[in-house]
Amino acid sequence: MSEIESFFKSAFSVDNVIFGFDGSELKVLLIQRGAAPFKGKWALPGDLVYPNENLDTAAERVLEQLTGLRGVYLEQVKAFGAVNRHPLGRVITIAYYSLIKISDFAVTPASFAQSAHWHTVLDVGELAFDHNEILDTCLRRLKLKVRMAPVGFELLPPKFTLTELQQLYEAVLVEKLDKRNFRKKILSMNLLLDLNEVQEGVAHRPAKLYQFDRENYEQFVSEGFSFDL
Amino acid sequence: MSEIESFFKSAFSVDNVIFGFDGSELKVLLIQRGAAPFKGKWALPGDLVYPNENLDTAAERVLEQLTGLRGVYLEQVKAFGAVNRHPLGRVITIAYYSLIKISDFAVTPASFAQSAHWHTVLDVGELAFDHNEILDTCLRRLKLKVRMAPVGFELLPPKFTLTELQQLYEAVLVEKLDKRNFRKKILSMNLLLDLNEVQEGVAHRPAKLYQFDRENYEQFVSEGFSFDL
DNA sequence: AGAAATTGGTGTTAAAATGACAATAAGTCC
DNA sequence: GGACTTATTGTCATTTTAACACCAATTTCT
Repeated sequence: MSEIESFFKSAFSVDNVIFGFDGSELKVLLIQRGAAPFKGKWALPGDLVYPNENLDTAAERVLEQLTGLRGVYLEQVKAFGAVNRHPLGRVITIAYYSLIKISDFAVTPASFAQSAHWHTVLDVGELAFDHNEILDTCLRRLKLKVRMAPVGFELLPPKFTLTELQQLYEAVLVEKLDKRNFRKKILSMNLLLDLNEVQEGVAHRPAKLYQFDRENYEQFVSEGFSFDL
Repeated sequence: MSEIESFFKSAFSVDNVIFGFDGSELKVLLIQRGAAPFKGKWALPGDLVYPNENLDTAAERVLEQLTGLRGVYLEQVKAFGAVNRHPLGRVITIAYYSLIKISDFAVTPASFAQSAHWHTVLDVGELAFDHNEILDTCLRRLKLKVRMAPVGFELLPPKFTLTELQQLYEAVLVEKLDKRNFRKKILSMNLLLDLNEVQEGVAHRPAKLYQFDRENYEQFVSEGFSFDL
């Protein structure tokens, strides 16, 4: 390939690691590739960035086209640009991850979405391109982030129980947490609004429902508070 | 600009935030642009990425061409790709920061290096392109990193005193630290090798010299230790 | 030679955070 | 009503943090 040809074949894309939580496991939304290269392989949803499109916008677009969702948590992680990461030319990709409430997701009519499925993050098998590496990097980043900022709530429904919250943290951190200590710590932050409601339809003592108090959080942050779990 | 033209004009670059420490202030190495756009303005050293060049390699190249240094600490931070960040076309840039020992730096004969100078990070003025934003992002990242990993030593000479180390942390974190507590904590990690040497040529009681014990650090990490300051 | 000036080096303690640990409460199901 | 399942709650020992002040070693000045 001449240098000129290489240049013509260079492009940039975004890839989006879409995380979800099903109540017990951390999941990632993958699509099955319908075309070469890597036809039939599972891959992260992504697309080339349009010439007049910002990177964040492209990542939001990919997310919305696949899930129909807007305004969800989205964070850029890193660029991946190994020379041969894409078999058809020089493509560097900017990796993002987003956190969505798994119940909000419904397959859209978009053609490529037919093959979208949730996979357990710890068991995704071999993905297309360098997507295993991208996923690992995003996972590590999420583990850090979830301790430093209250982003875990993005993965839960608006109303949740303390046990659900703890299970989420355990799934993300891959680590068992002490129930009493966890509850003590999270409640002491005053970021949870007690809804004075309880679970319904469970075959045991129903748990109280809470809501993340974003207003309080922003207020506390402006007063110097920093989330730390 | 037609879509095709835009595509032809798209490219990617790396920009490198090169940090140094002069004993009291955190510095960044900037170059004065000799050509349009932003001629005469201070900017981060950077370059387009060659078609067959990895991103990390490009960042290392930029660093070496400017400073002559190889094998120094280098970390990718983020991609910046706002549509209009570059006045001549679509250029997304991958930001890196590197940590060098300021005494190792000597201006190389390379033409563009003539205008390279160290600037205090807190007082760089208005830079070319979106380089102020890039610098800010790298600074924030460095602040995080320096607490989570022993990268601060990369900015110090091989032999240093505890006071120098503390001043480095104070400069990076923009925060005064307690002398006794700092020394207690850092020494308790067993990462400093006491060289049994003292400073020379100072007009007061000379301080003991230490060295970062990388071997010990790697050993500890493999045993589950994680640096935390 | 002694005093002044400068920076180096050190320990205690009270308060806060962490981590380990188990019994009772509130529901459902049979 | 009894078995079952999950929810909820507090104590205590240990560790970590944060606040705080004086003597030591060296050079410089007179």
